[in-house]
Amino acid sequence: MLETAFLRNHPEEARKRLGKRNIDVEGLLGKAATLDEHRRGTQQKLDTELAAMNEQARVIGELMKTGKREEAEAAKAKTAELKERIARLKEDLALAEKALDEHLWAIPNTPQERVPNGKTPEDNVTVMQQGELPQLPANAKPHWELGAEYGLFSLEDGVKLTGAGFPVYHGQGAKLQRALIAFFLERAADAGYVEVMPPLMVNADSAFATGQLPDKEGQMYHAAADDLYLIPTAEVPITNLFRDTIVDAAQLPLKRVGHTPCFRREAGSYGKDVRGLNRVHQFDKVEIVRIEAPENSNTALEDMTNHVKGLLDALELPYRQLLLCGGDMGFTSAITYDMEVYAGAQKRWLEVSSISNFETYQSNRLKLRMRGADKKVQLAHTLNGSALALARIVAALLENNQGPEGIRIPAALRPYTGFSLIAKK
RNA sequence: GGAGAGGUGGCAGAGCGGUUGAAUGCGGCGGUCUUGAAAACCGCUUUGCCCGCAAGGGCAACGGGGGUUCGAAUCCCUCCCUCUCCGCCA
Repeated sequence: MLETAFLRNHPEEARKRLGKRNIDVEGLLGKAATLDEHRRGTQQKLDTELAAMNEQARVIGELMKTGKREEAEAAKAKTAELKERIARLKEDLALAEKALDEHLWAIPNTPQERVPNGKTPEDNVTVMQQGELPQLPANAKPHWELGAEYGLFSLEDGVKLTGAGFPVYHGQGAKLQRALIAFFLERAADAGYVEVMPPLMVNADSAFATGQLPDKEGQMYHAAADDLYLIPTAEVPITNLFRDTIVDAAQLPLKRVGHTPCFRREAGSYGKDVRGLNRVHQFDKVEIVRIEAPENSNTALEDMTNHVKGLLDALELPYRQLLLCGGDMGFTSAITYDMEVYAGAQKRWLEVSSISNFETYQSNRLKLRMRGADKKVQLAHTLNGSALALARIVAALLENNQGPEGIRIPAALRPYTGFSLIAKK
């Protein structure tokens, strides 16, 4: 969430930056200012009363010690009224804090200056595009047909086991998954990311700190008996590793990578966007996370983006980089690049990575701070990006590399798959 | 799942109703000494919020929450977690 100090001290900047989003900026900021003022006022009153009470207790303590029982009892009698006022103010403060926090949670992160204005995906800016779009014959098959034909994965099997949107991978299809994961992890390790294998379920505190709660509650699977959430991305457990910590600035950046399955309810989505592996409830993803000093976070964002481009180059997939507009950006992000690959048979772009700088929006909830050379403590910046999301990569690989003899595996992946072709049966 | 023990500052470890945000040791930072280093000695060493230009001041926090009391790290309730033993088990 946004920092009250920032809203208080830089209202113009907050207004300007939030203006890129499709929201009622004036209403949200006005209310935030009112609630903040009320909270501070209430705390001031409470603190004053508490100071008076502490003084009384000190005096009574002295009297008791020196054996002046009578005077002590008299002093005690006078504290009743104070006590009552304090109790009332405490309630007021709790309510004021709750109201302010809940309101703050409802305000999204402030987009950076360079984020384009806009409301829909049409307003996103294509930063660059790389690779030739494949010229496939007219009878080229979409990946779901290829998956069935070559026995690589089955959505039907998943329906039997679980429900719609839970693919089961078979044979070379399963091995291709494993190869991609290993390849991505290896490349991340080479780039200095330390591998993490986290739990796939997190508690509410974790889900809250990275911003999945309260606003995306319905998007996560929830194990009610234990009140745990299946992670929608490794971002959640990995970033939460640093919750409630103060890191030494000299140790930054902290670079982590993790592979996990990701679980998403995707409530309300249907239609042709969800055919095959385009949108499923469980998919594998390798995620990179960085904790950075504020002055370095934007450089880190570019570095992460270049890392992802390197992966896509190696996979020989045509891709493009989008700079998301204010209206299409995630709630918690200050700037986001989406990477999309072209799936030749579907003739459409599929999002395979989303790379974001959250600045202090997450770290404020995480209480993730850094101590600089000057000993001062301040919030660190968090970033993360997919590197990469599997199911859609597989979709594009299958479609683009289909040929008369089968499906060709890009050279970079062959050491991991152990085969260079998924041959026709 | 059952029984017992316990959760205090970066770590170890006191405190068990009255200037205790917290003894002591280690670690860390600064200084004296030294050609340099070590040792020794001296000082400093949590975080959040609020008021203030600042200096400074106030409030809160001893696993979380609630209660008793003029006053709680210290007493009571409750939840969570850790450890030991038993049971179960990939």
